[in-house]
Amino acid sequence: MRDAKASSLPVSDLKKHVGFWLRFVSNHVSHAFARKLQASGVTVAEWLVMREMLDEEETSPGMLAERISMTRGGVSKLVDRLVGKGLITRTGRTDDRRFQSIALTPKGRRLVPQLAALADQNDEEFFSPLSARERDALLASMKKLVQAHGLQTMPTE
Amino acid sequence: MRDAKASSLPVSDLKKHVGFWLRFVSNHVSHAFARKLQASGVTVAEWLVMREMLDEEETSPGMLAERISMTRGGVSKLVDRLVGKGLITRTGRTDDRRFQSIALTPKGRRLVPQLAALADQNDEEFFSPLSARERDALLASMKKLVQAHGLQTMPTE
DNA sequence: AAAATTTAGTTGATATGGAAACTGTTTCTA
DNA sequence: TAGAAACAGTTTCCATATCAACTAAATTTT
Repeated sequence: MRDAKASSLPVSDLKKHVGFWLRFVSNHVSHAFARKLQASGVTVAEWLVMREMLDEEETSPGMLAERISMTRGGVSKLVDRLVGKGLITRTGRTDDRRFQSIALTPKGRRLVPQLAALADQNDEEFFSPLSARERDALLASMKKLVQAHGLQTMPTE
Repeated sequence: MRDAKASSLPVSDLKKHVGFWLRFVSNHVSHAFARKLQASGVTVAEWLVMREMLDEEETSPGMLAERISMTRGGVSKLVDRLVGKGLITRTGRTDDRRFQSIALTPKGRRLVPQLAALADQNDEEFFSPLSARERDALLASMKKLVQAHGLQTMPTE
């Protein structure tokens, strides 16, 4: 009466799930990166916005939301924070007054490459145990899944 | 003056990062699972606890925290919620009164296999675009990373 | 052109989880 | 054995994100 596993139902092991391992590893990568970012006072979500903006020079909150897969409400607050930190500017647009124009400040623009270096370093550090071949296979699998499920990453490419 | 990319610094593309794709895919898997769980009124974190307890029959919050990689504070609240939903019980232990004994209620125990089926289905659905070979490689890579970085998953195995 | 709809963004309520301070219990140690 | 240290769990504060209701502006209908 003391032993577990009384249930005779076949409940498969969590660790059989690919998703389980994926999330586990992914969380660790993100945390490691968050730690690296900490000194800069920028969060991972904030970094994503800044990185996105480096390519665009000028965007809207709505675009950003789509790009980084967040809700508009979330981005609204994210933008607040970044403006508060003096890393981006938010100005109304005159042609369509519903829109806002978001742009990196010089300070923000200067910061991006530094954070990018941290991102590179983090990725390199974390995945270095894998051979180039393994990394390629991993990337290929991820992209295959994205494509197969029609998950939209970013418009670019 | 209007064109972007004024910065001549080599800021590598986000999409070059393995971690980027991993997180992107992983988030989608989790969201898909969360959606499937929704009808049951159980969250992903709650499911993890319940799944963990099926094997153990009786645990403590502290153990759970370690197993599912959450802080003790977080688990404390998680346990509150599960107790509130009538899925687990929390009783003081007499031998060492610092500890608590957590166990599934009959209702909880009945629910686990159903949620396990959803979990299986979710994993299968999501990763079915990959061949068995690709899935194996993916799993192997994840485990290799876990091992290489000494990330501790669960004591089991 | 007036009314209805759509769209961009904000805001407030809600949920979740980490960090750190705190309570109570047990164990160590001097 | 009294005091200190360690330990399990809770609680408070904080940060973050979603959702849904809301405002304002533009576009579409009729």
